[in-house]
Amino acid sequence: MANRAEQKARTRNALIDSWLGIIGSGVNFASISLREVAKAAGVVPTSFYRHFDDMDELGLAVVDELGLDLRRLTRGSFDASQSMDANIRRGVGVYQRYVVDNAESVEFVNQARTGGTPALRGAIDSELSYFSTRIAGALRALVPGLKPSERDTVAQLILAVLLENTTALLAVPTKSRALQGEFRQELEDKMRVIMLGAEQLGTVSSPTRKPRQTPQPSAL
Amino acid sequence: MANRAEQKARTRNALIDSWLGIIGSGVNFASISLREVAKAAGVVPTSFYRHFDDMDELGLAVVDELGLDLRRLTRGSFDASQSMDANIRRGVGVYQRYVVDNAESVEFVNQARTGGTPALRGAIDSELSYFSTRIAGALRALVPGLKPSERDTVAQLILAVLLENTTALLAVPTKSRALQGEFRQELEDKMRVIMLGAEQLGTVSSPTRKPRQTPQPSAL
DNA sequence: TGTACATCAGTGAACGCGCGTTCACTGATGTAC
DNA sequence: TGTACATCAGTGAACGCGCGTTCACTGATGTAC
Repeated sequence: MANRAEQKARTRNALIDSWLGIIGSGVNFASISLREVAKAAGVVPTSFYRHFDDMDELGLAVVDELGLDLRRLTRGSFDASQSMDANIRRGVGVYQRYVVDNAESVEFVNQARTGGTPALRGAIDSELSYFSTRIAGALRALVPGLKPSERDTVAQLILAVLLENTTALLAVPTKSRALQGEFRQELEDKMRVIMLGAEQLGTVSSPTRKPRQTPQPSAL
Repeated sequence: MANRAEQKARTRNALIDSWLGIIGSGVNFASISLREVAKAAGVVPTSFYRHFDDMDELGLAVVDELGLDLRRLTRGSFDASQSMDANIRRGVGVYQRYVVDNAESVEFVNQARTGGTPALRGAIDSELSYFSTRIAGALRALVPGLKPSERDTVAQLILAVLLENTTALLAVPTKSRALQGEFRQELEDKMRVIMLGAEQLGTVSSPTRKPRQTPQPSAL
C-alpha cells in the first residue's frame, strides 16, 4: 500500500514538525537533542540518520522551505501604481500574517540568525540578501529619485526593522485582535518614518534637484 | 595576605571571563556547560555554585554589567547644541566602539535577546527599554516638532537599526580600518534616512504647521 | 501472474562520554576574647 | 599579641542520566525475469 518514498517523506516531515513543535514550546533550538526529536516523531534515534546527517541539516532544510515562501511572498507584495501608504500597509500585513502563521519556523530562524552555526547563519543571510534585493527593486518604482546605493540603504533599513520587530511580534498573543492591531499600527508608523526619509532623500539627490524648503539644518 | 572577599570576587570574574571567552570562540551561549566554564576558570565544577545558582544567573550578571555601561554611555552621547549630523556621527561612533571593545558580552546579549530564557530576555528587554527612553529624550531637543508618541516611534526605530546591525558589526574584522569605516558609513547613512524622516514628520505634525512643499503624495 | 532477489527505512542493543548536582571534607581567612 | 573557635571558598568522589553514534538486524516494498 504505502509507497516507500511517500512513507520516507512522511517520517522526514514528522521529524521536522516535532523539532519545530519543541522550538514552539519555548526551548532554544540549539539545546534540542536528536534523541528528543526522534522520540517526539515516534521513531528510534537511529532512524534520524536516514534523513539528516545531523541537527544542522534539519535546520538547513527548514531555512530552505522558508526561502521558498519568501520568494512566493515577495512576488506581488508591492504595487507601484498604488500609493506609498497602501504599499506600506500591504507589506506590513503580508509580513505580520506570515510570522503569525509560521511562528515556529520564524522563531527558529530568528534564533539561528544570531545563535546558529556558520552554515546556518550563512544560509539565512543568503535568503535575507535576496529579500533585501527585492525590496530595493520595489523602491526603484516607489521612490524614483533614489540612487541605487540609496535604494540599498533604504532596503536594508526596511529589512532591519522587519527583522528586529519579529521577536516582539512572536510575543504578541495570536488571538488578540487588539494587540495584533496595535503592533501593526506601530510597525506601519515606523515604516512611514523610513519612507518619509527615503522620499526626502530622493528629492534631494534627484537629478531634477528641487531645493529642500523645510528647515533642516543638518543631515546629509 | 589575600583577603577572602577579594579572592572570591577574583574567582567569580574568572568564571564570567571564561564563559565569555568560550562565547567569543563561536559557541552558542546556550550550549556551554557549567563544567566547561569551571574547567576554563581553573576551578572544580562544584565551586561554580559558590557564585551562581546556575548558568542563567551568570548570564544575568553579565546583562547587569552591560546595563551599567549603557547608563554611562548614554550620558552625554547627545548634544542638542550640535548639528543633527554631528549627533549621528557621535552616536554611531560610541556604539561601534563599544561593540568592538566588548565583542564577547555583546555577542552574548545579541544571542540571548532571541534565544535566552524568559528571565534573560526580560532583563535585556528592560535595559533596552531604558535605552529607548533615553533616545526619545534626546529627540525632544533634536527634533522639537515631534509629538511624544512620534518620538517613541523614532527612538524604537533607531534602536532597532542599532541592534539589527550588531550581528553584522561583530563579523567585521576588528583590525580592518577600511571595513570598520565602511560599516560606520553605512550605518550613518541609515540613521540619516531615519532622521530625515523624523524631521519631516516633525515639520508636518508641528503646532506651527508648515505645508509640505516637496511632492510626496503618500505616507501619513 | 508468480518467483527470486535487491533495496533500504526503521529497529534495538550497546558503547563511552560529559553532563548537573549531592555530599562530606579541608584548610586558609576572619573574629572574639 | 596569642589562642580558640567560626566561617566559608574551594575540593574530590560519586550518582544517575541522556547524549550522539556504531552496528548488525529485519521485514516490507520494489524490481527483474
